[in-house]
Amino acid sequence: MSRVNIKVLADQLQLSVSTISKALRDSYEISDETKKKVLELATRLNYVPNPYASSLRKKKSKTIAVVLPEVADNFFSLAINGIQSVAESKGYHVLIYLSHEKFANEKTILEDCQSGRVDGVLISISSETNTADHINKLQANNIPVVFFDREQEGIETARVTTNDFDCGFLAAKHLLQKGCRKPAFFSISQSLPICLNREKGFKTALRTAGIPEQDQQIIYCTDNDGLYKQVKTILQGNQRPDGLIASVEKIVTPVYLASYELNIRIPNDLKVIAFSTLDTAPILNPPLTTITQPAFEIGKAAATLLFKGIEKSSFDLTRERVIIPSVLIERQSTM
Amino acid sequence: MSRVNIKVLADQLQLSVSTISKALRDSYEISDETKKKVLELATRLNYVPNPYASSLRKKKSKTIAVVLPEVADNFFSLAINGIQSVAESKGYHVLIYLSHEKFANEKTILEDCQSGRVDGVLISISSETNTADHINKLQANNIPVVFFDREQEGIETARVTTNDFDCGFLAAKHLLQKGCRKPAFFSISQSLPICLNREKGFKTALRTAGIPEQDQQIIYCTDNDGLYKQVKTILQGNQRPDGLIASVEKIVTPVYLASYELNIRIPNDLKVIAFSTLDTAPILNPPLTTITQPAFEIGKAAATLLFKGIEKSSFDLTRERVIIPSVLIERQSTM
DNA sequence: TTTATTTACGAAAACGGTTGCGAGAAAATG
DNA sequence: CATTTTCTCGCAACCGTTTTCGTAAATAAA
Repeated sequence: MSRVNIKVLADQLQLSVSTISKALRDSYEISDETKKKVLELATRLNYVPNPYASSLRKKKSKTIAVVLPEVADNFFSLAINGIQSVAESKGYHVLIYLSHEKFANEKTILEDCQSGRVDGVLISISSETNTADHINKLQANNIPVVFFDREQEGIETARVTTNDFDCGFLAAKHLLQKGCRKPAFFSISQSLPICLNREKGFKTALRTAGIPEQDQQIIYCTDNDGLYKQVKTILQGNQRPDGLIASVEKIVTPVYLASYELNIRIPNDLKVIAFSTLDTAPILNPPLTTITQPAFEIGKAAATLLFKGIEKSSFDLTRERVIIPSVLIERQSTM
Repeated sequence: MSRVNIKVLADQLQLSVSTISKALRDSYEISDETKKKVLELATRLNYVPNPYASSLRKKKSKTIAVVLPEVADNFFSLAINGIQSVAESKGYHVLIYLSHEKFANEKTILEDCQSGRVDGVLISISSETNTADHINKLQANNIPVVFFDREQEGIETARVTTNDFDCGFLAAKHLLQKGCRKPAFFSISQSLPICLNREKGFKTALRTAGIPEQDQQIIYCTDNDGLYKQVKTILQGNQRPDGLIASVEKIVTPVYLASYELNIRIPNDLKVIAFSTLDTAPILNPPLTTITQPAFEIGKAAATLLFKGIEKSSFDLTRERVIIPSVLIERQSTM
């Protein structure tokens, strides 16, 4: 820890600590001459103010927390970039927490966030989470919370998402247009609104198109480790779909691999479309049709909103809803 | 910020703040009876201790900083996971900083780290960085620093890397074995040891094999945005290589796309091998031969080392060198 | 019973800044 | 020259927790 603090500067310059403090903060109470001397010594001694002392007094931490289910997914990497870019410009620091898709972890993390460690929280909830108490408690403690991507219903706060329902609908419609009659939706959660909305869009499109109920498969891939096996089982079953929507990125590789293994030709036997921000999508075999989410922008918008909530408490986050649309990029996996 | 602090508990229980503090920390000075009362009230009032007050007093922040060039790269996502996993188990918090490959940013970030905000720093330096003063200053301030992946020479501290030279050598040898006679090495920096070492391995292999000097191309892709254009220019030039090593992941997509565009067949006309942790490598067109770095393990090892340095100052980091080998996974891009 | 020891707690000083207020000196005003 | 105003600065309290030290009461030992 840095040895040189305000007191050292004060002693060396024969001034009081308060004068130093004010000089450093460029207060009108201090003469230009003294300010110059203080600044000079400060830089010469390499003085760096202790942020925690300041936080304690000002009751502001200049820090936010970002709570994610995991960071392996490309989406969250990009989102972090977006968040970081606005935090940086505002002079805020970013703490990263991982829930590993576990509700218990998420709860512990958010409890800690009530300590004054952070001024606000950006969260994308775990796939296990289906209650809201732990988040409401934060709000009750006056810590602004903004959801991004994965939200939670029944909580009154800002959320930044993409147009999930529309995209689910669009994806399904796309498959239907390409000739699919037995499309399946691969989800990772039965409670995440992000999945449910995409699923609803999917179902709506199929119903509209008159696809019979038994041909509308929804597959829940909840076992992260056994993903490949599960996918393979589905694809070799007698209910094999002729089109497939991957609700999240990580489903893509298992699907492709299983298809190779089973000699299922994409797109001839199986058309694949995925919610994904993979930049390798165009060089996959075959190139993958994606619903590309604006991950960076979602992160950025969420952070921007959070800072509004932090910086003026009069700003009401509860009704804020930002929806940044995704785009469908057609490639050969659905041709 | 949480309204309920130790003083509130003290008042409600008619005890002194010191008693409360000790009770919460399970001090032997406090009777079991009082401890129970304190604990009970604390949980009932949802008391969460202010970490900054504690940091101030104890001169420990229980926080580390992770400084990265960027997080879009899959390698760093995985590394973050590794770091987080050990930080979590140690009860530490993780601040993420991005240098965006700029030296100036990196310097600013490290200056802030001298404030007492963090107890230690994990850093993978920017591609611009070629001096060490800003890092040495940290060390001088008693903040342990551990490099991971991208290190910097001339600094006496721990570093966790993969066997870069060997891998460069291995990659080149692999290309040669597959029949290449004009292999190129695509780098992103002329100063990063990580790139230089891979480059040296590459050169050594070529020299050993008797490849003439003029057929040993080293290409520096320093312009992040113009990457595709640059790659394309190289590939359509009359010096076109017949084999290619991508020193980092992000070079892969431009190379594949440019090859498609120019009707260069991989692997027939151009064999490609990449340093990469992409999990889509096996489903690319064609499947990509990779030198797969143990990103998670590198992050984990680096963090473990850092905590050793933090937790006992007697532990000498300066001589620590951990090298976790990468593995070559052969796929069709070099067949 | 006296003395020594243990037990259980409180007072107060830190940690490193910030900030309201008071005050002396200099400058402006009458 | 007296008075008011402005300019600079210092004092001291404060943020919430930790930790050293002191001490009264209870218990044990002599």
